[in-house]
Amino acid sequence: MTDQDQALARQKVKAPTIFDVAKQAGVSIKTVSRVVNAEINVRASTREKVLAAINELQYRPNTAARVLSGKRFYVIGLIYENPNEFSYVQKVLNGALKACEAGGYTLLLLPLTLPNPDLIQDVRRFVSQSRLDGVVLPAPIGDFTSIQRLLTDLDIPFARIAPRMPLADELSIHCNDEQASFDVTQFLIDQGHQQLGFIKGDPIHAATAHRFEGYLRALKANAIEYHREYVQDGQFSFESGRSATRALLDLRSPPSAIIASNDDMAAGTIFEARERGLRIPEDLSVVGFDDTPIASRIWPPLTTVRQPIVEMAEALTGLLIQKLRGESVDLAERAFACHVVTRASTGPRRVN
Amino acid sequence: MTDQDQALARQKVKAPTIFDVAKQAGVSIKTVSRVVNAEINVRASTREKVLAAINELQYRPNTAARVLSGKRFYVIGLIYENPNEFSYVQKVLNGALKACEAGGYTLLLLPLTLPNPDLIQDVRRFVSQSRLDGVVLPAPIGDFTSIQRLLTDLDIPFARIAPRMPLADELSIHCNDEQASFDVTQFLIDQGHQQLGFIKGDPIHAATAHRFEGYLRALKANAIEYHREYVQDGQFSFESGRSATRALLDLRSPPSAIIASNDDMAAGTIFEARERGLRIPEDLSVVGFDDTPIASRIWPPLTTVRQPIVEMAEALTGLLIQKLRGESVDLAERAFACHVVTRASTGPRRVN
DNA sequence: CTGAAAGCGCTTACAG
DNA sequence: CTGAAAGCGCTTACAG
Repeated sequence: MTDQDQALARQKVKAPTIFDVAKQAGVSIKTVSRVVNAEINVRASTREKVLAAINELQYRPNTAARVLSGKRFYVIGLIYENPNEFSYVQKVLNGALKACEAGGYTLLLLPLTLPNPDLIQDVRRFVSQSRLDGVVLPAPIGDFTSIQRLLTDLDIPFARIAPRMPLADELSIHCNDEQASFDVTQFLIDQGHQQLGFIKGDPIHAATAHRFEGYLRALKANAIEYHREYVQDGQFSFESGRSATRALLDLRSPPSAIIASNDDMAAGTIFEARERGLRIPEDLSVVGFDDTPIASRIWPPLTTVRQPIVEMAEALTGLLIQKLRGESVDLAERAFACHVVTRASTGPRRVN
Repeated sequence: MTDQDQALARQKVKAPTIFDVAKQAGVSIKTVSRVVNAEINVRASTREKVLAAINELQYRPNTAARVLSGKRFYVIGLIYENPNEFSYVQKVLNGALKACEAGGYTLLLLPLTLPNPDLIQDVRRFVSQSRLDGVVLPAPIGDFTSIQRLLTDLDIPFARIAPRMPLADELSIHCNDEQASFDVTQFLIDQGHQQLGFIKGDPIHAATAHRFEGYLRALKANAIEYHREYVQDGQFSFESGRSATRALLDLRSPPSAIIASNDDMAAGTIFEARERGLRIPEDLSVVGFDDTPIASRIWPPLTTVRQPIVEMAEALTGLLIQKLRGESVDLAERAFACHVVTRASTGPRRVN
């Protein structure tokens, strides 16, 4: 064992307490508490003495004691839909975890399977049993008004990722889906495509409407007529992508490019095209959204739109922590930029 | 608000304590404590009175108070590699979460990016700052002897999923990879394949050796000669699957079927085969392992081997909790069964 | 089988 | 700007 190991082994026997720090610094425990909690009424020289003692003793406040005596739990909950395709949640999780670590909070998870008839009861049990200070709600969980109401009633602040209907004074974050969809549609148009199929996502997600709007705007900007039959509903699932593609390819005049509102559906599009012996991109260009792992593993690799989800979740969780600490939070719109990742599933329109 | 909502709102103001329960049941708080902690020295009739009071008041012990006064933290850590392809970890997470919820424990996460020069320091900080009682270590994290040593030094019990070298008296769990690999190889042989390529995984994983052994056993059982050049090294990544496949397909007499040691590498095999214009399964049969989401989304869908990872992680975490409670734990070998999932990426050997 | 007392390590509420 | 006291809700160690 190194010296540090031994020090830690000792620490396991008896970790330094606020009393040890107070003695070392020659102040009362209350003053140490003030420094630890970054309160303002401490003389600079006192603060420095205390910080030096904390550093020397490697003091870390005992969370259990803080929780027991105070009004905070230092716990944030992450409530998410637990889908088969997990990469979105994984990124949210990574971002939230980073922010919690930085802010001295613990992150607790509640995976939910939808539809769930006991949704509210499950959330309520989680929130009260886990004694949460605040909750992060990624889409689409944040769009359930029943959950919003429950948390409001329990007086538990929440922060939402990509909510469909922003609330007043709410902590939320999103990325510019509409612009990204415009960009990717324009990209296809620039390659000569005029017959552009579009597969919508699950309407519960805000992104579904925004991505569709970007598509419409790009058509308009290029004076391409909108054809109702080129637009199919989907639910963001692989299977819904397949069946939507089936409908599009069965048209008398099928599209030469299909924009699927996420990668999973785009994988369904490619799957269905292959079943029909179509070549991609020679016979059909395909794009997705989200740049999930499958996008770069499928053949041909998928042109898609990447969102900085990790950064978004980290920023949002950081804001929530600020709010929980009673610090002022800048509620200005926080929109992150998405961008198109060009791969081999798209190509110039084949001229017959 | 329903009555239950209102009850909860009140509870937020003032949750019942052990004193409330004691008064209601007409016993001391120590007796309530005994019942809550399932200690044995309580008369049955007393226990029932207490349980009735607990139930009536909806009493839940305050974890912070338990932690502060006791020696346990009621926290289990999950330390995992945070890869791009997350489905394995997702399943481990789901299983561990279930077991923790059932056992009244909280699950805390430490995602690790490998290779990590500060590995031990990161783990140490996590373990001591989060005040963990025990740790679950999925492969390959559980195979780092430095981590095992650290946890042993700190006297923190751990439980491992699919360890390479089982330790004496250790809590671990695995599935029968060797048999599954034998089965899937036999399946290909039954379809007429005699030239069987094999792509190994990352040697740090126990599964890598087991899967290779199953392949070898199947060759032997069918009197097929082992060709060294049909076996390529991989690291479980998509890219390593591609380059291994490149090597296999460049052989003068390339295999008619390729067994990749996981789905991600199998996706690389399909990718590379497509780049060369090969048809699957007509020109090349491909199988993977793990039945990750990509297996059913790729075209053609992948024949693969499914492991019950959620159940494995749940069982293992449950055992760890038993151990932490001081209950006796049955250390008998726990091997879960895998099984082959047949899809369209495999077919009869084409007769030239 | 049951209980009275001490104490875990902090924050709160109050005083100065 | 600083501190003394009370108390959060349990478990431990001890007694009977």
